[in-house]
Amino acid sequence: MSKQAEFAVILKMNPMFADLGADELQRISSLCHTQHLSSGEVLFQKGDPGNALFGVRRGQIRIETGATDGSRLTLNFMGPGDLFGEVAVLDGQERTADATAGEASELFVLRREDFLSFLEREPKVAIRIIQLLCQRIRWQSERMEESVLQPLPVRLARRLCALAEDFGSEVHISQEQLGVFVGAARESVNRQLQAWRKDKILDLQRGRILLHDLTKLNTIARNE
Amino acid sequence: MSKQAEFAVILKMNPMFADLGADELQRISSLCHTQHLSSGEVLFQKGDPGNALFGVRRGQIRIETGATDGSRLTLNFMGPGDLFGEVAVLDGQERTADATAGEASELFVLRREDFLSFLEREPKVAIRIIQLLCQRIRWQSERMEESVLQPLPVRLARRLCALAEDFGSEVHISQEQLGVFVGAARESVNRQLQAWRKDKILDLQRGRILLHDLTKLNTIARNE
DNA sequence: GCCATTATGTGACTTATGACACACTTCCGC
DNA sequence: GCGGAAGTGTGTCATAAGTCACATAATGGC
Repeated sequence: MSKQAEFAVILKMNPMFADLGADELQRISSLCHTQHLSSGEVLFQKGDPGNALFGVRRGQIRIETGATDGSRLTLNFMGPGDLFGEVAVLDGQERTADATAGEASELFVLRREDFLSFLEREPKVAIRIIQLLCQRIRWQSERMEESVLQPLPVRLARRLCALAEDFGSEVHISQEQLGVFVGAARESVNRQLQAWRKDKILDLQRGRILLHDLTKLNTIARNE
Repeated sequence: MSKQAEFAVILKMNPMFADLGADELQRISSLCHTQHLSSGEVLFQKGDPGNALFGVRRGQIRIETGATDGSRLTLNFMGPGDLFGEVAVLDGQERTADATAGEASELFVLRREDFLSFLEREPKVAIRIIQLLCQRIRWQSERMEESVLQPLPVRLARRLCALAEDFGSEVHISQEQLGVFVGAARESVNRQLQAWRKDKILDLQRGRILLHDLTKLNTIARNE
């Protein structure tokens, strides 16, 4: 499979591009480049202009942010097949976090200027993108309003299910970071996780959570 | 002032269109129509296709949703100069609430089909719109994450300040509805409002809140 | 291995807010 | 004006979750 075709597949897997036709995807993919990073190399930093979208071909990219006290907080890991910077490539705003290679990595790069001039030549795709962004706005506001007022167990279950989509049943995250994600104190997170451990829904290890019963977790997340 | 110019001013006041140039605004405005509604007339209902954007020229439109128990809940009042349906005009999704005229009204109407074909002819404006949508996505996610985990007084103060922008210092809303807005129990809303009344920040009447000290309310809203 | 560091587990206490109950007031239709 | 409905004010209680304090356990550098 050619690089372009590989990139098209990655785009297709992202909700933002999922509804585009094969033809449109192919033309977008033809704009892409690749970039190699060695382990520890910085891809971009907070405040840099958002001048590209990236897809991970191999390796791992850590998305992290410097806390005020100097410690670093990992927000996300991007592995092969993951896409990030979809919004930045469109609006060119500053990056809101840092990205560094956790290991030697190869990335697909879609540059903002290339993508925008493509959209200018293809207004129908631009309108498609507009509709996708609108969906996202609607989806976001629904989710937020609905999700935020939920009790902690629900928020926690939702976050774990989301993480499971990226990592499978072994989620690699500290309870502290999980707390930041769901907007709760570490201790509260711990207590809830303990309760679930007693129910055999999951197991806990230092820096790791093993999800045994995603079905049950999903039920809690739905809060029916 | 011509109708078109009037509509351009309304668009300009909306963050979604605020950054567009006078030239672009004028061309968009030339697509608009007007529509008259008598008091109580229905503009659209939940589930209708979102086929237009509306600007209020005169009168009042009530945005409301039917609760499960049959009672109606007013989500918002749109007065002269207000714009609604900005997202619907772009993505055409179903309306998520009902809109009825609270009094005899005249509206500016920008039809979806007209706007889309305009964007197709003017890809630069389409890209502009894409960027504005991206801003909105960023803004939304920042706001939400940040706002929702705030304590009730902060959420309440924020909502009151926002309402003050629409209504001035006399906000016409029941404490029950205010509770729905900020995701809190009516009683909790009442107790907080009582406290502020004692501090002379506001005064309470049946179905009405008189804001005396917006400065103080803003300080609370900022939660510094 | 040893120590410093970081992550986790848990108890005790406090606080914000929701839930329920009920009194009182204002409004509106007849 | 009467009566019911809707809105408001307040007390009491239960509970979820934050904070503080400290113990314990794993990890990594030397």
